[in-house]
Amino acid sequence: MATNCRFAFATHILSVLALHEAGSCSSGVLAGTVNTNPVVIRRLLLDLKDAGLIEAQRGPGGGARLSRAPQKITLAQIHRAVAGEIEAFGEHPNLPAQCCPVGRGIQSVLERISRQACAAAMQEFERVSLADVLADLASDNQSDNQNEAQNEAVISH
Amino acid sequence: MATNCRFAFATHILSVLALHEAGSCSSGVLAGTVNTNPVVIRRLLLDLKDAGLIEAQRGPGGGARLSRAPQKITLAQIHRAVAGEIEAFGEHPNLPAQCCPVGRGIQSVLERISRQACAAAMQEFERVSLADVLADLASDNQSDNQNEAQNEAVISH
DNA sequence: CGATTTGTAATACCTAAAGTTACAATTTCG
DNA sequence: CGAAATTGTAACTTTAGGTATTACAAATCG
Repeated sequence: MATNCRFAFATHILSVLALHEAGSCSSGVLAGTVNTNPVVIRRLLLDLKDAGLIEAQRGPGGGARLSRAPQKITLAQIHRAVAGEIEAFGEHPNLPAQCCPVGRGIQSVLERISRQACAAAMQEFERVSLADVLADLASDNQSDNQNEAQNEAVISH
Repeated sequence: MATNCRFAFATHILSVLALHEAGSCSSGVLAGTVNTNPVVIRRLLLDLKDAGLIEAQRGPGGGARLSRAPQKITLAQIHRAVAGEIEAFGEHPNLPAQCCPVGRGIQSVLERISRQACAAAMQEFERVSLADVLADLASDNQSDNQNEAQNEAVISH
């Protein structure tokens, strides 16, 4: 599929902000943990701000912070904020031959079906909150601290 | 999302083959209706052949034909054949900072959630057969031949 | 044999996205 | 006030992935 990485970056950023309950995080710090350029982060933060998920402040000690509790942020909201609605599973780049009955109608047929598939995917994101992501992160880290061999067994099967 | 167009092209090709019940279609003819290069088509045909959806013959009068009825081909099969399983809704291109609790775990968490979303989308494709696509194409063409104004009313609401 | 068509490799081209650089605008604090 | 820190934003470069193209070998048919 290879959607762009904005969704992954944004979820990452918001998770970090959620853990920094007190105080703000600068784009530089966030870029460090995501491992990318601060401007890439700032562009995402703008979109997240437009969506009302964060607030940003300039100047020393500034940065971004969550504008609501992680329980009240869904992955669907994040996706819509930074990557838009999921739109299509493959489209014709060029206009098909209109003299062919298939070429004439295939685009609208595929668009219709594709929209259903996208909606189904989005619904899954609707069901997951940022708090759920944080819980998953916490349990992953916990199991990291435990028996490594046991951990590998879980991963390998 | 912007998945590659292989899925759209493949569905287009198979629809054309389904309408050509008697005889084969050459990659040249198929390329004409899709509006792309014959080699692009041939590469798709190879994948569709590997998946057992079509058969191909070389030489004069050769080409491709469906190897089973359109009712027995699902869009999910087509997608798997030419674009693989839907894999991810956005990934980190670079390794996140492993010293950060979020950076350490976010990739596996997102992968897990993304897999669910992909499965949901794939399930939609599982429910649609090539015969359904042909039926949609037929009804689209029929309404094209009827009152245009009425048609617009249907589309706009 | 000669024409037609698939199979396949190699490469060119194109596009969208990420990354980068640069700088103006804003805010804080000594 | 003035320096430092930080966001906001534009412009540009780089990169990666995918489609399109060219070329030709392999197979098939008459």
